[in-house]
Amino acid sequence: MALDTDFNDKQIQILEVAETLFAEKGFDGTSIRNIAKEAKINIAMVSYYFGSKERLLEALILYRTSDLKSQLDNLVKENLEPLAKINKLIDLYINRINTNKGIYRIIHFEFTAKKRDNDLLVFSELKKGNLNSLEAIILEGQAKGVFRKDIIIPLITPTILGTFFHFHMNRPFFENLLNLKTEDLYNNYIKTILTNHIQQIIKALLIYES
Amino acid sequence: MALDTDFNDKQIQILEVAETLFAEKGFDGTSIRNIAKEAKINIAMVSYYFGSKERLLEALILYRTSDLKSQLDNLVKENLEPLAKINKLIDLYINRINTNKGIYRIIHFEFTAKKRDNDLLVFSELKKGNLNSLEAIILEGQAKGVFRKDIIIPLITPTILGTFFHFHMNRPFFENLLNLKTEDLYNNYIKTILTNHIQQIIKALLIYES
DNA sequence: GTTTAAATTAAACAGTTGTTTAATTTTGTT
DNA sequence: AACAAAATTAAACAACTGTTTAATTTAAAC
Repeated sequence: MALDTDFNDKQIQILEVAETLFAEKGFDGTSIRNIAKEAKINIAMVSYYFGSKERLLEALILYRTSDLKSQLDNLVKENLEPLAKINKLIDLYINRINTNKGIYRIIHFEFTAKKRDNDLLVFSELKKGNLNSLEAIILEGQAKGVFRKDIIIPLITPTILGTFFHFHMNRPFFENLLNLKTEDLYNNYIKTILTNHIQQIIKALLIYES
Repeated sequence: MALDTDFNDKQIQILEVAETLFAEKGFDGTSIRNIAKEAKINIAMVSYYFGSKERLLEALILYRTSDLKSQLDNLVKENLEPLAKINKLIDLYINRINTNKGIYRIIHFEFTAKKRDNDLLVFSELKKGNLNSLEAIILEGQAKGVFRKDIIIPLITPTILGTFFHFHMNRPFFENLLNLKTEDLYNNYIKTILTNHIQQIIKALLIYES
């Protein structure tokens, strides 16, 4: 049992402050003293509870991503048309990431650089699991004759998540360009127009002839 | 003349070392002493030539992105079918980013966080310029009756760049998944299959009925 | 060859960094 | 109430941070 998912109240308090600060200022840009001050705890508590700053990050990733797998597993089993299932998967991804902006920003920033290839293990397993769920749905659609046979499945996820992330990472630019002044307007644009844009793209990729 | 694009040999030497290190370890993760040691210069030279670490980053962005605009302007003027022009634009983007991995990784990491909204000006102008070029091509295609009329132009770029970036930022994962063991294999996959995937997607978005 | 400007250096600056220590307080158990 | 375990604290640790200083070397101009 190398990994533990149950944290006590104090640990959760620290994790959530760390999430906010890491997302705002990056892992290297956030000091343990920043976290301690914001969480109103002593600076030694981070080492006491998590061992080190690095392991605090690992705990945070675990804390926030541990239930995604079951969500996807349930979706695959649902009784839906393949395309409807894909659309729901896109919706699930975007909703999930959009309501957990902090942690996914951190993952995106900290786990993509070359430096962290050791602890990538837990995280890489998550990605593989996600890919398997997607593959199951697509194979089902191909068996039913609804989807094309020449789909490059590993490139679907980069299109879904990449489009969303690029939009979100350039939020100030698009807020200005599309007049999304409030949080609500921004979130609504993502839930309707951007989600629809991505669903339309993936549909075209899965169904239409080239 | 607030901005200057001509740097001397020493400055370029510093800029290129900084590019490598910022890309590898991030801006906050790289110290001036790291840069000085790698570039075999005294640590005071960075302040001497660029004023500060922050302004070194600005200089680096400028140094690497200053000629993109003219490349796009030329493309828009070319005598090509609208779809061929779009495909060439996608090719240009991917090739450019793929051969300048370092700086685009830095831009992606450092200029998307909330913290840097001041100096975003130069950079935001670049994005607007890019968007205008894209818009010009699409309007031309719509005028010729080749493209659909209901295209949401600002969402095209996130799909092109987002797909590529998400693939590239998860390089270790896809290297493993798709057996792209060497640099050549990886680059070749991007230039052929990934580029084609993106072109196919954008084509579907611009042409096919929903 | 002398003078002036530019380039380079080592050293010091005042802060901040993550982590550990040892002492103290709080909590839970008998 | 007495004890043991867990939680919390302030202080110190050595190492590193970006930047500035003043002295020295190199190069250019005359």
